[in-house]
Amino acid sequence: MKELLLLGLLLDGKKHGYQLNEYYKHTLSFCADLKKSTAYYILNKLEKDGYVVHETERQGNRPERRVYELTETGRVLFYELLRQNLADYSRTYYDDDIGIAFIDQLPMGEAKQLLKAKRDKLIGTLNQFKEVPAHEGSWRFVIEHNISHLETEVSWLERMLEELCDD
Amino acid sequence: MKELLLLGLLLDGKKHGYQLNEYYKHTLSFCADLKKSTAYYILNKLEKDGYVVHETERQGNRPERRVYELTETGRVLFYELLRQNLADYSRTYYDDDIGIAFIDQLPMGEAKQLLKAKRDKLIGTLNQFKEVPAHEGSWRFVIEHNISHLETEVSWLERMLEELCDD
DNA sequence: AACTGATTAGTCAGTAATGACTACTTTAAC
DNA sequence: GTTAAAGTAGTCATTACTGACTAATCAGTT
Repeated sequence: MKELLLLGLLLDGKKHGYQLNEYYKHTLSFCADLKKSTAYYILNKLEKDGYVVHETERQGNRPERRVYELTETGRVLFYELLRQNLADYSRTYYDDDIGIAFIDQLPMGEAKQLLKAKRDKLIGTLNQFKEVPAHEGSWRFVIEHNISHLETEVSWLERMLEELCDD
Repeated sequence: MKELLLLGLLLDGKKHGYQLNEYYKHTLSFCADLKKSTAYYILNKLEKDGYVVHETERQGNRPERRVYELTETGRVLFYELLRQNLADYSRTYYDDDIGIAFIDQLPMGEAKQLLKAKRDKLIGTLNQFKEVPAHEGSWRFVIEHNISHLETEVSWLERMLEELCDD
């Protein structure tokens, strides 16, 4: 998937590392977690397979930098991956479930305290999302998507906190 | 997190690889994706750090096998990881969002067809979950958790399918 | 002019994860 | 009795990913 993201960032013209990262931060950091070193790793791989090329440029006295550009096959790959991404579904695993599966190993009172801490962090994240200014286009759906899932998570947690009996 | 899972599987006594895998399949395969080779990888790591030990046994004419057992520090680690897991929250990234972010790159008609394919697969997964027989204890919450998120995903998709205009 | 912190660019060693593979056993079908 | 399918146990080469690091420039401050 991260390939799709990087190819997509290069769709509208060549970019160097910093531009890629800025663009990612402002528009796509909601969708995926992309570390800088991972980005270079993937760009190298894409280049080895001929999907992108780079030339080296120097601006002023700055260190050299690589300007990446999509090749034709890179553009084809982008559309292929995009179609796949839109048509496929693969289930998400939630780490939270592992803890719940073993919750009986703790006294219920303590477990509930811990879950309340989780809930508070969760609500913090949710509020951050709610403060994101409205965006144009398909962007809106991404934000709504995440908010829906966060709200689902909160209700689930609160339902559990109610139903777990203190014993 | 997979450490927590494996330590948890060993809580109620020593087990060999096959028993671990069986137990995982029947009870925890809903919570996490654990490949066999990953399990061995993690067991080796846990053993190197002294959290589990193994002895080799042979039954009949079968090939040798390792029976893993929790050490005291392993048991302590389990409870530490469990408390962490219950109290922490870290956001989930959804691959679906990456495709949505670039959906404008396709004719809307095609995009909607692709999303309908996604929805159908999604509904398939949802139905599988709904057929899971009711379970005892905290288990129920895991199932409900996943069903809630799957339903959220379906509504989101259908809302999008309605709102995306054909142009 | 010396210091500080943010910006810019990239490398590299080490960790994490897994697909593909070997090899042997048991059950049971034909 | 031989072929097939499923069960059983584990290794290994390769891929995927990341934290920590170097190194330089630039803007602002003291």
